[in-house]
Amino acid sequence: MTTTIRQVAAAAGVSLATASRALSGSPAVVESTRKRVQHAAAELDYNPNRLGRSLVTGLTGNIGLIFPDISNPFYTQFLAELESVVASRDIGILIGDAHEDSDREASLLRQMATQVDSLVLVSSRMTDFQITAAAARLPVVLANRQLEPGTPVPELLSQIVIDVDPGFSAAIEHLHTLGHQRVTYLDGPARSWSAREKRASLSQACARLGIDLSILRVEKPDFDSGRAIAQHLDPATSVVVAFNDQVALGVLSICRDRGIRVPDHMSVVGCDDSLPLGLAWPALTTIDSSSGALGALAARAVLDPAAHRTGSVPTRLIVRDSTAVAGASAR
Amino acid sequence: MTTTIRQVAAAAGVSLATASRALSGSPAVVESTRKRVQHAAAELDYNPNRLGRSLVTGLTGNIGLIFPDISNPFYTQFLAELESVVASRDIGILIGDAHEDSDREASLLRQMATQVDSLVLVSSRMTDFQITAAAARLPVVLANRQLEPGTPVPELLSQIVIDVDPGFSAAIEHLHTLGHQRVTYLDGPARSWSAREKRASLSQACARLGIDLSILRVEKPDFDSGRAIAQHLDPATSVVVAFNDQVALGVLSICRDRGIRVPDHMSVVGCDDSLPLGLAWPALTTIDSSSGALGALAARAVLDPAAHRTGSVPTRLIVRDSTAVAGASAR
DNA sequence: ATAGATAATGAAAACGTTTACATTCACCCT
DNA sequence: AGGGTGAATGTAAACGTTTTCATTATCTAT
Repeated sequence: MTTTIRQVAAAAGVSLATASRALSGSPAVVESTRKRVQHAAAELDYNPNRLGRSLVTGLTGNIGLIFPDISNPFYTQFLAELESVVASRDIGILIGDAHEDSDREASLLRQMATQVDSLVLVSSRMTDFQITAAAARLPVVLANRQLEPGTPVPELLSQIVIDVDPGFSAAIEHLHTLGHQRVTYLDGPARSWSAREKRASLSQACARLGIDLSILRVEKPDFDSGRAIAQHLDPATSVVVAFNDQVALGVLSICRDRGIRVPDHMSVVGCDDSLPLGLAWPALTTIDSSSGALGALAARAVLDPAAHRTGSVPTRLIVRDSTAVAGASAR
Repeated sequence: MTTTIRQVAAAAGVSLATASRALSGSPAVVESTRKRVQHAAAELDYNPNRLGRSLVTGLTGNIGLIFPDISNPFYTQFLAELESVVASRDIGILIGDAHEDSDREASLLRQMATQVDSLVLVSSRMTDFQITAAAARLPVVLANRQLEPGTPVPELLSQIVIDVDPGFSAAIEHLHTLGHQRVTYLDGPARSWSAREKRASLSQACARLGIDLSILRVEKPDFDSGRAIAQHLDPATSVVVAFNDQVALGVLSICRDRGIRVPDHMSVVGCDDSLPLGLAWPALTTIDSSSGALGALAARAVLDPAAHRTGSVPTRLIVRDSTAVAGASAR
């Protein structure tokens, strides 16, 4: 059925070994026989079986990516950008969706372990212990997550993070300048490292400026959850900062339904700039934390782990039309 | 380093073969030894090497997906939905981005061929010949694409398509009812089967109602291309129907820049309903062709090819605020 | 008691490669 | 001339499994 290198060798009248050498470009084979083998291979439409090769070389030519939720544009952008960096080498990409479940994540990891050369864990929900254990077996790039400070970092582990501080500080300063005194933050998943980072950065900034911060949690940070939580929001709320843009858009959508005018009655700030938000109504003010850039950095860490043990992408505030001065409705 | 079944066998004091049988649940092993082997396996943290297994069984437990462009939300939604259907079985997913290039697509196919059990080609740009050749080697699900009528369909080929007709007819009727006489269509990639389908459906509907149709082509159907082409649009254009939502949003964005009011000066219709378009400004009228449903159908075809040789998802018009009566600006 | 069936296990082949080692052969140098 | 060198190729082992076939042990029926 499918042709093997054995058949190619037979057709070219050489041994298995010579055929292999000829096709893999070993210099130890004379040009005439190489030609002969290549011709036979082309003739028989031979494609090397990657499984057989991997088994003996120990290299698969694949990398694995594990996400908490592929349907989230934040991750698909990450994926797209990583792919385009990696595309030139012909590297296979295995993906897994953990559905926000650390057990499922661990099981995907086990499944992938034997068929990839390295692994990218994006916003992993696993414990530091599980992660370092994985990094003991194969190179791991940890994206949008960091080990607890003080944890010994395995040789084979790279850490790529988003520096949320500049963006979130700027956002709070922006709101402060507009005269707001209270901010409601719609926090992300409990087990998410980046949610903790954002929360920490936010409370620090609020403390600095004397702003009153109250926190609500959204377990799955998507559009529908944003709508759900917005429905129970105190009508007096004047500022909502959301874990990501989907949640912010959910809030916007409820506001529209209820006739709460944004930004006059309520200011809304998103995070990520992951969609064509300039076209939202109103255009959404957001904290840009390019998941694409994160993906590109992760890709480089995969290709050359030694050179990219750590990396960080910056954030910045993008002011659009969903934020305005406090009490604008009174005007 | 990593433990093999051989070590498990040794630890349990049984042969290689018995260990394998015990772990794979063969009934030909007595319960006491099975326990012993399982215990040893757990003790040594044994994970079967999928490569070794695949080589002998001929089954990999993986499926492959090839897209023209993963950064397009249409495809990421397809992917997410397919993943969630397939998730319960533990099936690995290999993805490849052809970047709209049929050569690259063919090379991805070659790369994947030996490490997947079946292949999903989404909006394939390859020739019928290439596709049927692939289907001769392994089961193929063709999504958003159909072989030319008359081409013999290989045993192992399933075809899942979008029935664009109802949606596009409704859109044109809608525009007709609003009094429009001319429509500009921003067509998709030249090699795209679905672009051809949409174009055909559109011209048919226009012919039926006596509407004048002019067609412009966008090679990469994304937001930026939408902006680019909208810049050269005749200012007198009153209706734009776009190949997909991204292009439509690009048009909207240019309209906003230039002060062309939508829908008063110009009506805009998107296609796919792939984003939270209800929040766009103005909310975009679109032809819903759920890529998610397409992905779910493709998933079913992958899991049971015999039962799902063909499939089709319907389309429908969703009227929002980006379409209005002709000459509304005059009012 | 013995033949024959049946149940449990072991030995070895097989999957498709790559690669360490062995072999052949021509050539060069003294 | 003969030993040594090096280049080209071949032989066989190895990667980690599953599975066929052979072997042993146990039980049943005569």
